[in-house]
Amino acid sequence: MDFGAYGEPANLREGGGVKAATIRDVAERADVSVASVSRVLSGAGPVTEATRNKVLKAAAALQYVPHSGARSLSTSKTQTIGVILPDLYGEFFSELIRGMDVAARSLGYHLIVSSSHDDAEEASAAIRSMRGRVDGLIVLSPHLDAANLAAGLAGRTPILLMNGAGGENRASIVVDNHGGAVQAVEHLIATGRRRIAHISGPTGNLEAETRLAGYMQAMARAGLPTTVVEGAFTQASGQAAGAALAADDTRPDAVFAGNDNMAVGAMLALQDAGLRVPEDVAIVGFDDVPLASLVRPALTTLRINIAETGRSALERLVRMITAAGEAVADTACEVVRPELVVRPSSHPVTPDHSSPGGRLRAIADTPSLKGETI
Amino acid sequence: MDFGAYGEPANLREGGGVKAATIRDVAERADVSVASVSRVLSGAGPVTEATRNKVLKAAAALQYVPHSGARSLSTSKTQTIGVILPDLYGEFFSELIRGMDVAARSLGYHLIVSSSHDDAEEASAAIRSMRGRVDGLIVLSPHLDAANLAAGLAGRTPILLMNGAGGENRASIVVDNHGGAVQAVEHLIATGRRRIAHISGPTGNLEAETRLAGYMQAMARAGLPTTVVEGAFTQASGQAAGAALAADDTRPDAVFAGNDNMAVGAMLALQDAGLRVPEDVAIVGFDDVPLASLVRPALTTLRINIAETGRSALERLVRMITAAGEAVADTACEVVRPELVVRPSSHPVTPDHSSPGGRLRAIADTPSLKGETI
DNA sequence: GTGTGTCATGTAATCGGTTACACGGTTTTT
DNA sequence: AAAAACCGTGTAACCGATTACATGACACAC
Repeated sequence: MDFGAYGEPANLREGGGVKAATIRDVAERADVSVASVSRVLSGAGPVTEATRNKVLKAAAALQYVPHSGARSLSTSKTQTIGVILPDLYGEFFSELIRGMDVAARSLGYHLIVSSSHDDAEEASAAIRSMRGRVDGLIVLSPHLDAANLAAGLAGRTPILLMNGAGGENRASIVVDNHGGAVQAVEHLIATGRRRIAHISGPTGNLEAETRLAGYMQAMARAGLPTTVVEGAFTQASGQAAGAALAADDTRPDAVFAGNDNMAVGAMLALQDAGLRVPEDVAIVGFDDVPLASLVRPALTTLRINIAETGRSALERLVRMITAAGEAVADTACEVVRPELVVRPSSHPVTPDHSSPGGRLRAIADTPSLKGETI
Repeated sequence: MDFGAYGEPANLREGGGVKAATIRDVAERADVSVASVSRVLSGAGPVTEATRNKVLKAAAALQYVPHSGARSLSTSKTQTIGVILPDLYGEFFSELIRGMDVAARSLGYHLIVSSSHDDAEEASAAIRSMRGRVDGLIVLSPHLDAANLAAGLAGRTPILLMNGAGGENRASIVVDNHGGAVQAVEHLIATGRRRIAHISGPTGNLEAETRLAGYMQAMARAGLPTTVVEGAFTQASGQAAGAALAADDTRPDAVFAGNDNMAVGAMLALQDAGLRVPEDVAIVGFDDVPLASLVRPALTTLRINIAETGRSALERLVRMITAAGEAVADTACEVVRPELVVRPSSHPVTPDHSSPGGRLRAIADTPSLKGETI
């Protein structure tokens, strides 16, 4: 009664015009029901050893691979996380995704990335198109409205906000940008710098504005005058800003850039203008992307363990997904505090900066400098 | 007869325990059939203006968003491309993904990435888990067997191989690694270098081995002795290799690294050992990642327009997907030829390399610097 | 007035899985 | 020996969309 054998060669001919085997094909060939096949292959439910063997043999013969889309539909679990990014350019995001990917793999999830959503319009379209495709979303939006919009759009889908305003009773992870900026400025002041300029990120970007605010506050507290040049978080914009600062008649003796990309750009421009880093001008960045320690002089920066942050964000979202429907929803706002990493780009210099001995000594006993600044 | 109004508040209460609206909910509320709703929302099929309005109004009221998973199942199109990578570390892959993402967005596709598949075992599991989730696959595998395995596993799914051996009657894109390596060596020889060492990628990696072969052949042709240190394509391994080379009694006067990451690592190690680049030792990398032009001296390298390659790979795969079932399948092996970009790290030096003449001429467009830096 | 064509709409099958429930056959309990 | 519990298996109803086909309304021609 089983003529399956006659059909075999066609199905085995890989790459032919034949459709892939379905669970029903396997059931038919193994002479059991689809339920049994499902039970064997998904490992759930009771089956006898004999049935299991028949199914396994049939599945192997047909090179059967379950259709994840169909499975998702009936289980309403996709085992996929959507990541909405403003842009994919630069090391920050690639590091972040790397961290998420590692966590996703170990938890059995896939990652679907969607980037270049500068405005709220595009971002909301991206989120909409994720419905039915993902179990949860991680949204990085530097614009406040976009972030809230995202949360509203998500509906029942667990969503984790990053880089936005946070708070607002939404599960979120934010970097202490203000505190980081204050640390940067205070470090520069402590090493004897006074004319400290800031290269900010683009206006409208929450992170950029918070870092700028931190700079302004720390400078005001120290009674120092401020200089701000607006950049766009890109290396090129940092380079332009650096060139502008170098040409300024009241040239700064330190530059705090809104991120490492711009810091590196500025450093190149300043060096190309004949200035020495850190002797003539100190530079501090933000993020600690891998590049920061590769440029010369290596860049002082505020370290965010980017990959680690991505990993922990993903793990948290997966917890939110599995705990969906529990008593209390996760609405905490986790704060990541950046850590100042001092590298040569901001090493203090003695008045006699041409003497190598002096430089080295200055590096050694920074405490003595502190006294000066009080 | 329509009591839907009584149910409204519950459904509108976002974030509640209510399930998201389905097409049937919309149909019921608009008092039309699901077919009409589908026709209106997908834009296909004839509908009267009156019906369209009713449907649109109901959909808006219920905040209805179509379930892409369900749609995929019935149309057997996921509008998603899977990208299988060996690793997500380093700028090469992030640039590649960025290029793919741009193309995917403009073609209405999503990208699902899966990385860290070092061995064939893991890679095949990843490919299997993609079935029913993607319309096509781009597989980057540096191991020959893994690449072929991948192609076999894909079955009916269109698949594009990259970084593998290519050929083999599989649609693929390969870099002319051999030719690139030859160019690198010939460039170094042309600028007067003779003791040219190579820092190779890991054994077993096809690209690494092809670049090594190119180096060996070019050196043999020039009658020069070879020195090879094995690295792992990482910056750290390049640094270690560079340190080893610096300590060598027959110190090389040029280093050709298997990729930019290692070249930068080696450069740092050589500089830390007190050697000047390019005066004492020239360095050439491979790939032209963004970092290459940011280090000082900027790195000579073989440019692969990475993002552009990613973009074109994705576009080609989408063509394969839409043309599936056509007369002739795409089995071409496209070759990307890297282009030598000469930067200061390999600038030629005059015999009297302590004289600044040679160096300064290289930095043509910073005249004001001349006096100071001598 | 009947026939034909057009066109918007509805019904129901389908995509490929999972799983609640029913069923029949053992084994265990009383 | 009858009742209860248990267990493997199959049937069929889902999940949420798309879409082939049937239907019925209407216009127009004869």
